[in-house]
Amino acid sequence: MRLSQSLIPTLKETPAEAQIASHRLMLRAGLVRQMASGIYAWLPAGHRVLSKIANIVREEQDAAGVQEMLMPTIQSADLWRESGRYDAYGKEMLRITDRHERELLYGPTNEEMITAIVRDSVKSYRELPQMLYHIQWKFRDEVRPRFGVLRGREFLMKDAYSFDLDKAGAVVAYKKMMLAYMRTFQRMGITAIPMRADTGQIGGDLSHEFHVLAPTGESGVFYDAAFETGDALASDNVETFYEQMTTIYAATDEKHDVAAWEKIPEERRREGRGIEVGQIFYFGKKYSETMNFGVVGPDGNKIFPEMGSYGIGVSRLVGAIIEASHDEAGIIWPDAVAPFRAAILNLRQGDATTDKICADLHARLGADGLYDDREERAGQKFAEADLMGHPWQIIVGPRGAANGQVELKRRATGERFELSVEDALAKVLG
RNA sequence: CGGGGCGUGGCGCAGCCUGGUAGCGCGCUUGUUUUGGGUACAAGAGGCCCCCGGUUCGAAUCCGGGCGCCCCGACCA
Repeated sequence: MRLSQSLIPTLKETPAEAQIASHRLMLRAGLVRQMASGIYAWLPAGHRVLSKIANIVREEQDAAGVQEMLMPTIQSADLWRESGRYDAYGKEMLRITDRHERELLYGPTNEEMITAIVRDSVKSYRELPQMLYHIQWKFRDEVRPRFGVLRGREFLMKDAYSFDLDKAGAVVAYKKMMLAYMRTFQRMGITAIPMRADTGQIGGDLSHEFHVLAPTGESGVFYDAAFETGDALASDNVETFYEQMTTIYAATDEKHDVAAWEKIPEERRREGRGIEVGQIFYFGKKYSETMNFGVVGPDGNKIFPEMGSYGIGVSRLVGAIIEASHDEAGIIWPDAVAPFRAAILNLRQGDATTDKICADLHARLGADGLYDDREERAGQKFAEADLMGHPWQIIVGPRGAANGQVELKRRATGERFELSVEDALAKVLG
């Protein structure tokens, strides 16, 4: 993409409404614009990040055997009356009336809807288990939206639902999801720690929240340093991995167990702040029973399926990743979620040699490259590239270009290399 | 929902107390400059001063009401 032809409106100064780092940087790097309190438009670069994150989530859900589908954002109030949550949910739910005075709502979550869908089609125990997910916009009318996309009212979420014949099956689904989540976050270049959690609104008795460590996190977290050694991508055994994740102490302040905490050797105790980026629940028959979803069992008796739900805050992750990975100059994108792998900085726009090298790099990098072909001063190009946080910057100036050399800079470390065009490309793409 | 604050060109702000139809920096446009880490020179464009009403000869400024946004607290992916 050519920067001169892109809508990536960077800002030199921070808009007054943005207080925390990720929000400031998302506005300054031209990723989002606020359209109303807690409601954001995703501009081209921000949308690329959002899509990359959603795709990693998608790939890991697919790999775990979860089926993708798509449910609507607007739901019927009647559906929620079946579970009794229409009255229970309170003002967080955005309620809408259509032209026929029918009561609708903008979905804050989808347990009722998925239960109704599966109920309508699944009649026999032979059709279970089922695991389904979608990635869809949700709306929760938060009393106080803040921190940019970290606590928006409208947000993109992956939510998955499992249906099993018995609790043992549901627990298998739960453990599978734990591994899928840890793989997902690891691939995004962040460390998320699963912590024992309250089941809250949704109900149930087994739940973990996944927290990304960041000083600006909303939750206080306590964990054993042994966590830093986990590698979900290298783990192929669900049971072993789950065991490993849940025997090491980790809890949010809500579930903090001081007695257990004090058994951990002092040098391994870690306290900090966390941003919740996902949560998994096992809640049994809560919805299958209230919404009368039963299947015929092998002996002809009715069985109410055991359910679980599993969420990942896709849009929240954009902010969370930035909170966990930035410096004074701007964002430092992990490679897997960066809007562009590399920025190509032409320091002498109009110079035949630099123009040619840049055009060549641009063509070879394709969608992975952002070509800064504007007639700006070099200083501005460098500063904006740092702000936007591309993992690599390929700097093409007339001095090096005369010898076929470019400078390659790694954003995360500040390392610089003088390389040939081919070597630079190999490093960026490799 | 309780407490606090803000709303003035695209962004950041001053002006408001002590009414006289608006100013600064950045950005933007044009020309010059050919530039190696947001820092050159010159000229220029751009404002329903959030909205409605009131006071006044006159309102960005004073008064009333409304809307929007932010921060702290209680609540949540």
